[in-house]
Amino acid sequence: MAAERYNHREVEPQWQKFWTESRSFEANEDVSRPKYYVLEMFPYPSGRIHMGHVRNYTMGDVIARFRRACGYNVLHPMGWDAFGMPAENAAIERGIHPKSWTYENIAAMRKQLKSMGLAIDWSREFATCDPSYYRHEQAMFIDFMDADLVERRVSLVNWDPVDQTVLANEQVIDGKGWRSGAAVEKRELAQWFLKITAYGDELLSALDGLEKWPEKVRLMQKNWIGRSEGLRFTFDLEDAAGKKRDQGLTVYTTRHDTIFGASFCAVSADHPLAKEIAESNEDVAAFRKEVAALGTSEETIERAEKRGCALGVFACHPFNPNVKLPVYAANFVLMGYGEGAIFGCPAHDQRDWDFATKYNLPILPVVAPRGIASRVIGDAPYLEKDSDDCVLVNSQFLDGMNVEQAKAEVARRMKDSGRGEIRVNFRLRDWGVSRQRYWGCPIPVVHCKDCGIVPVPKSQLPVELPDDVKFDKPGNPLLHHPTWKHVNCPKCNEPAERETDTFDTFIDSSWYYARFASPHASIPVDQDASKYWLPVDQYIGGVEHAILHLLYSRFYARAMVKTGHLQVKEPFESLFTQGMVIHETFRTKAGEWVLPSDAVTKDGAWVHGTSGEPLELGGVEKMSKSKKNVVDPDTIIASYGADTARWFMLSDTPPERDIQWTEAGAEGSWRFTQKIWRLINDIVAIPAHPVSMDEQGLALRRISHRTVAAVTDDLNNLRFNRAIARIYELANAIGQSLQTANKSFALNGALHEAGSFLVLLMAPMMPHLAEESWKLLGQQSAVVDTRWPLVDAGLVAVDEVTIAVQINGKRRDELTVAKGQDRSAVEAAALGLASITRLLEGKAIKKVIVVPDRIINIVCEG
RNA sequence: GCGGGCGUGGCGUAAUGGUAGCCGCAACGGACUUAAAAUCCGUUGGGAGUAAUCCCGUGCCGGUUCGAGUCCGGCCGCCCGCACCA
Repeated sequence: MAAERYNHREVEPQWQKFWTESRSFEANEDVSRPKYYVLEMFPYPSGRIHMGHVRNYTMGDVIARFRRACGYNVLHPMGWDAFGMPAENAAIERGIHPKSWTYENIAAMRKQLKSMGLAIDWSREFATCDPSYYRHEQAMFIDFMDADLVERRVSLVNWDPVDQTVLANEQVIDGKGWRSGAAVEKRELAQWFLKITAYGDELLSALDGLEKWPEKVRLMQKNWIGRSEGLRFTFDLEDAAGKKRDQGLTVYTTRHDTIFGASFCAVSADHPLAKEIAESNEDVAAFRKEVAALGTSEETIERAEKRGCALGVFACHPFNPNVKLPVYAANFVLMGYGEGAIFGCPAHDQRDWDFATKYNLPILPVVAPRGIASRVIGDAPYLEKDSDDCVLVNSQFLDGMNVEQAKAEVARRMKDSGRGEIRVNFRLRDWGVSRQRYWGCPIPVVHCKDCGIVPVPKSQLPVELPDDVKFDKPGNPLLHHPTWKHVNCPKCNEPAERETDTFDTFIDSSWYYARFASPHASIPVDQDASKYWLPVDQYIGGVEHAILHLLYSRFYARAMVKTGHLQVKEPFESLFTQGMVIHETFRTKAGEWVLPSDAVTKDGAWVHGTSGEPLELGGVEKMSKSKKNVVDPDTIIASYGADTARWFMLSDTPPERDIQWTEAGAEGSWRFTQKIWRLINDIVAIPAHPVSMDEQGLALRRISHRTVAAVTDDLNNLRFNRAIARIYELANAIGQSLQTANKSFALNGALHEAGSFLVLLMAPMMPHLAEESWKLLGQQSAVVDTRWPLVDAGLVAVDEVTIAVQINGKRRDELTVAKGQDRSAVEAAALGLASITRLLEGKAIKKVIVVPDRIINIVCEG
């Protein structure tokens, strides 16, 4: 009886070897079976996996193994999002080549992932920095150019003058480069763009079809795309002397109903008009410089006070020739949105109000609540517009209309006069994909002084990164390389230069899921393979990718469809965003973070284990090196085993929520693995009688079959924590039954059945322990090749129900009746209960609510 | 400012509008043991009572309903996303 302890250190590697040697998880197209493609967001090869990876890949693995057991042909691949800045930083800081740094990290992390026992088809593995991957990215970019999906244009960027590189907005901190600390400048650079805005409407409307995406993510994308319908129109411009200028001023507005309340116009400091005037006007030039110094970070713009600088020109009101609106350059107008120019209506817009107040401009109300004709504007703008209860005032032909009517009338007149038209605008910007970096996919074009921009012929792809690069000076090593960029023009064969920018790494991750369908194909995506495997049935990853990665991927799929590389427009049928792994933090009174393992309790207070210094709780935070609350998966897998780590990650907390790592919880999971091992050993020790029915055996069989039904339902809906609670219940029931084993043949049979169900149900979560237990139960085949247990509907069905008996909504007693018992019989039984008759004594029953098989509520007076 | 989410025992959590707290952690009591570990059994929302039982209880206030943790309205608190978007 006394079984040896389950030894994960021996067992886990053995089964991992078995799965590898049996090629258990290698997927092949098989039209006779339904396919299921489960994918977790692939990792960046930072060097070591962290607990977040463990959680993410465990969830995907449970789905993969569960679906496989249910008969699906499962594709579950893994790869590496391997380009990016950390590799270059390692090169700069430690003199390691980005390539060797990356591939060494991949090797280390692959080993760690394999120790988790994941059901992954490793034969499909690739890294985005493999030339065999990025050559196809380059080929598709050339196809995108041909399909008019690409544009090269000058754009404003954050430029770090010390590192000589472009910085992303999040790398600009308080106007300074995050690495160099140098004041960041705004600079105009020619950049490559993918025309994602051309798909703005479609990316927005198709969100409605993504029914298996979290509502939250769809909303975030919707807001990000930011569609608005407004009016674009042009003012005539005059100089101070009243002389008409050649060029008018085109503005965009969603409040054209308020045109008669306009008291000024404002343009961005980067607007062509501001630039032109700055050439002859020192004040404007100084203002432009000042605004530029602030950088493009949204945050800095927001904090700044609303300020402007008069340009000395005036806009003529389109319906009121006598009204001339002064035009300003203003710091709150963004060049990137609409036309980079607005008209200001201070009475009905907060920003315009602030601006008009500062510069003493007129504030004329033009929208007022219905019935209040002479409304006086107080000390704030009146922002109502969605209600029918307000009307236009002080607005000539618009007076008395509601907002919608006025908008329509203004738009009609503007259109008739050729001055403007209704226009849809997006907050979404085109996707700038140029990066002045080495460790990325080279952009496959050549700049020729005669032919202009010439794509590299596909026969010459890939354009490979040179290995012999130096990181000894700032800027892009590709630019400094002595020979790499010098090539002959593919068109005229004269000396020309390669593009030295590389792609944004979000391009790499925008199509990797499709490459997994045919990772060795000589074209980007094999059509038969992608037709079979795509779309991804279940995609899992962190919510931090809700916008950029997921939106880019949706756009990229459409671009691939347009260029004939793909058939599906939506890559991810179902999306799940899992929560983070968090852990307690500790710090000293001085505020220094302390390892949780160094914190001990002494007399009810936390102190440092060795120094005895008092500590305080720093809160439960996302694991991070700086807060010293990281738990290393290697350590956990070595001491408890992969199965325990996986089990913990799925237990207790719903998968979309943050899960707190605790030592006690991990030990609890570990104890449960040992408990299962004991239970299976105990079951093996009793005779395996065939299942038959007596009262005890039947009771256990009901629990077993109901557990299978419940766990199946939970796993189908990714409710891992509930599935685990049900499995605990089954294990507890088996433990109970074992105490009376050998007294009943039927119970012995039921125990063997329950044991095999227990093993199969836990197998997706704890695959090694499941295989070892399965073998112990005397099974010939492996769990991985065994079908999910079938339930006996008769055992799942309930034939008796216990229903609550309420009086006036308060539970007073309960009643066990046959399922489906008719109302009158239930009512009679309830009214016959001694406790109920006592409570009802002397009271008149008003009515009795009977919900069959659920509840009975007796409503009486008093 | 705009949009979204969440508030349930000591803790993580569970509950198609139908008996609130399944399951786990922690704690306490007991069995086994020379002892410990491990394991097994039991108790554990608050209050009253010897007990049977009864009362209260899902952030706060109100509403809908025979019945509300769940639906609706208004607050309070926490979290997340976007943000001078015209």
